[in-house]
Amino acid sequence: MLGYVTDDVVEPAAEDMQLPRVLAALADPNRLAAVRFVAHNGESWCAQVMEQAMLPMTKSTFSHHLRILREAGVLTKRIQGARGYTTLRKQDLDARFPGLIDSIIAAAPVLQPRV
Amino acid sequence: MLGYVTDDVVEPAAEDMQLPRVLAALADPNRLAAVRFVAHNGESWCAQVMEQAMLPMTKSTFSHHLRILREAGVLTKRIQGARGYTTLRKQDLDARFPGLIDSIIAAAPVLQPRV
DNA sequence: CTGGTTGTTCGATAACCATCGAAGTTTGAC
DNA sequence: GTCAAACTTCGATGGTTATCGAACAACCAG
Repeated sequence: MLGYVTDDVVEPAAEDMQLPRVLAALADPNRLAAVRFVAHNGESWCAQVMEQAMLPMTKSTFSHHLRILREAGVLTKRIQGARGYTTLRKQDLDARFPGLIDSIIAAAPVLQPRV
Repeated sequence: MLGYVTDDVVEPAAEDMQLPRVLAALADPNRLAAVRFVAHNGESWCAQVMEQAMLPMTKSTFSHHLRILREAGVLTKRIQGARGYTTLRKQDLDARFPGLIDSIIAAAPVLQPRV
């Protein structure tokens, strides 16, 4: 059986995405960095994003952020084995909010390694 | 003399605008409605925005929201007489975040009169 | 100068949010 | 079966935010 039984996050259909919610999800610098990483590197698993994007937080906090991004419709998750792979819902975002995610990804600052 | 002496809001230059701050400013549904109104109707004074955009809040709360939008760089204010006229900083926003504000304005839902 | 219009500032309050550590669940490897 | 790896969930905590009413300041019209 796939998936954590307890993972009951609802990812909205493209037509049900709410702009304020999407903007709020992207307004956090750490979440923005995560989204940008996934946008550039394609499907990634959690630890990969956290480590390579150098997000300064614990796994539980990152899990929380991922949930917010999924509930807004920005990211989607696919479970394979013990890992959860995350992808940007680019097609759906483009359909619902044309040009939005491209302009945000383009405008996001280049990742700075955090020491 | 122009301006409220006590109004010490700092509106950032285009190059100093921060994406997360802009997104956070636009993530609030009421602020988004206000921005959308100004984007469509051009320079407007406060009471005009509040009434015609039918924002369900007091003047003091609206003043607070306007401050956040100005501090993010989304709006600018011009004082004339007793009134404060507000404008979208479209040129600066386009220069700093190409395509962003257009996609947000285009995606924002049509204003629904609140009863 | 006296009101009335226009908007800001100041507390105060309640709701929300990011963060952590600890404990739990699922999976894969041995 | 046992153990580690990979996340998630829970409860707590501290910081931020939206909101209001009251008081204030600048301006305009008599």
